[in-house]
Amino acid sequence: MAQQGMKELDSKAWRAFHKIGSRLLPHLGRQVTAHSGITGAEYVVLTALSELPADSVNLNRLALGLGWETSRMSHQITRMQEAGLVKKTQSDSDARCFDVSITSRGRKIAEKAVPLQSLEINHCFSQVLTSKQKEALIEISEAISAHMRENHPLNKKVVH
Amino acid sequence: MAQQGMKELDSKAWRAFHKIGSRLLPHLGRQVTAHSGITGAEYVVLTALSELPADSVNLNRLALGLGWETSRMSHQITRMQEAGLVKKTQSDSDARCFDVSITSRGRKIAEKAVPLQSLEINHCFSQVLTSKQKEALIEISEAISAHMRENHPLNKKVVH
DNA sequence: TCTAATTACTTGATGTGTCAACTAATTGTG
DNA sequence: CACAATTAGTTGACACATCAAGTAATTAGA
Repeated sequence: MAQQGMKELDSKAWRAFHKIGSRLLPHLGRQVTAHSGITGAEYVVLTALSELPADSVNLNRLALGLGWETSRMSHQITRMQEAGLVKKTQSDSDARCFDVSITSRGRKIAEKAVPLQSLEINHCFSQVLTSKQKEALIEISEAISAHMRENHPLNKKVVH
Repeated sequence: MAQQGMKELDSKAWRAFHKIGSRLLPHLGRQVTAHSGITGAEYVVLTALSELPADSVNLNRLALGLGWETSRMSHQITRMQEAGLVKKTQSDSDARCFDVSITSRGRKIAEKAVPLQSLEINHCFSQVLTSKQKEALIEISEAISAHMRENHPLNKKVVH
């Protein structure tokens, strides 16, 4: 087994990461649903849209900004439009493109959800970690992200 | 907005965590699928089963061990049984219980997948972090987990 | 200008998580 | 023993993520 060759520290660190990685985010998703009636994915999209400088974004750009695939965003926006949370309009200049914007209903929900979610993040993340640990996390994230960026499906170049 | 009250470090640390938390695990899931033809969830269950001291476990115990809900495990085992990766047999002593075990086909697949996945974890996790960072992660995970344990849905006590 | 490539997005299939509601077996209590 | 409570697991509905394949608009190149 390759895991025999894996150093003890490596495997403990990996299990540690796997544990929080697979529990904390889902937990927070459930919390938003419980306190605000929207799903985790809806929360992510609504906050992204409400923090926009302009009042709409191109669908693909929104996806890129969140690190999502176009297809995923397309499905998500379809559902959210049906739920009346966002609006999608075809671009004038380029008929392939769609501009996505938040509805007033979506904005109202987001405005209530954000502070509650911040409380929740404080409660199970910010308040349980020391400043040193937070700084370490920032560096860890940068190290991992920088490395993943190179082989990410979204960044792959086609050889032709 | 509550985020105005959130300290800069807190929000940077949270974004850092969110980034790796939402990218690394899914990335590794895609990798297993690419190199071994099984899904991330199947990989998790197969390795859990193959590392067992006995050759079968109670379904619920398996779920507990992985921090999954019973329902989730039930669905997953149903699919994996259909795929011929696991076997489910009713317990003799308690007719409500089911024992889950890995099939020889499942074991063969797991034995090939594990070392490849270890390589992958080395590549995008172990090799990009320093020992200090790994130690920090272990502490961070313990701090967050210890705190979450108390309010986890799986741990909730019914008031009667 | 014609055509090939690219871009933007959609669609359908499949697997994955979660929740609520349910069935059936077992245990506890009077 | 009877019957309520608990435990083990199932089921169906729905949201989500990923992949492969598709359509239509735009751009680039000969």
